[in-house]
Amino acid sequence: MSRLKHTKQFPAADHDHKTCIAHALQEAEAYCKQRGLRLTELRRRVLELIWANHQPVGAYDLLEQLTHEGRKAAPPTIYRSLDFLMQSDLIHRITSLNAYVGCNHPGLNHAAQFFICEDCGQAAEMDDAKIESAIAKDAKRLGFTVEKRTIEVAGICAHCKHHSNT
Amino acid sequence: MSRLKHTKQFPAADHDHKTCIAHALQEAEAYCKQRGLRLTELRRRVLELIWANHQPVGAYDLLEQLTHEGRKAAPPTIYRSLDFLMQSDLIHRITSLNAYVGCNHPGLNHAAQFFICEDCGQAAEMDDAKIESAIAKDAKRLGFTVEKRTIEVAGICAHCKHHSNT
DNA sequence: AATGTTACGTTATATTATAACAACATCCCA
DNA sequence: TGGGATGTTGTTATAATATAACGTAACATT
Repeated sequence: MSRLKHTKQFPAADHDHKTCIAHALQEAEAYCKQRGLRLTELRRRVLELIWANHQPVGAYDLLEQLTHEGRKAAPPTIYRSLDFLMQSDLIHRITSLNAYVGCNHPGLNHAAQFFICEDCGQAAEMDDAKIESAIAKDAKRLGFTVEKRTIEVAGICAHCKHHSNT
Repeated sequence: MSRLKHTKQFPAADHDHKTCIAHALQEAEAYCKQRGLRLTELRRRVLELIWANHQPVGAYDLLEQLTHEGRKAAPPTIYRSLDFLMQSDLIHRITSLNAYVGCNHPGLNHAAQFFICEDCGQAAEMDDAKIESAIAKDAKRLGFTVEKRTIEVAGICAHCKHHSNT
């Protein structure tokens, strides 16, 4: 009965970002291999860029980053990769930002909630069972079958709050 | 301490839609008068169209409806009216649909949640204190100051579920 | 009426995303 | 191992959503 309650806290300012990218990529590769999903060169690079940006990033930003490193790319190039990565549960789309972010529990197909800082742009991914069960209860009362949830909370993170009163 | 728990259930098939539009417009006018907000001809008509559509409706759909009735209108025309109506808490934007829908409790500036039927396109507006408090608790734990919530659940409503097994 | 403010009209453009089809790569198995 | 099926990427064009910038008109107040 125990449900996961991971929280990717807003990352500490001094965390080892290179390691966290590498870890995410390793996990993605293992996951795709296990499931027979084709994490091609392009898809791998897009995923890597998303993690490297370290916060939700737009499709056209990614596109520009790809072309700047010499690859021929047009919008469909990036959107197809994003579609693959989303279907494979390796990234999430943040609807309220039209932006994409790496998933913290790849392949889990969990119901994620996001807390998005309007100042620094970072997004914290949560999986709060209480929110999920409250929604489930409402849905039951309505006779509504839930397919997709979009739970996004915008505001100011603790770090930015403490550093804005200069 | 009692918090509202309104539910605009998915409207019954036989509800009196004309009355519900008229009622919404009356409320909006009273509300704007009381607050000194200028519900101009254009804004009033946009609000009326939104209610008349009876489900979340896109900006360009509204634009077309306006032009079809002879009014000169370009995108800014409609977006400015939508901005006014949102700021005045008379409509909501449904982020996941890029669409706009009439608010059931005008001026209340409440935290709304939406259950959106992917079949019929109707959206039910809720205000579930449990969801709200779960989010507040997470925010507190993160030290996060909440500004805006986007809570949208897509799926199939009871009515469509019962009528799809033909 | 003069003035400031708000709303609206108008043109252009930004931003996000998809359609359609051709070229290429990979897989599978007969 | 060759050849068709499938899946991936390239390419061009365009759709869908939203905003910038600036001028004009309406309105409100004095």
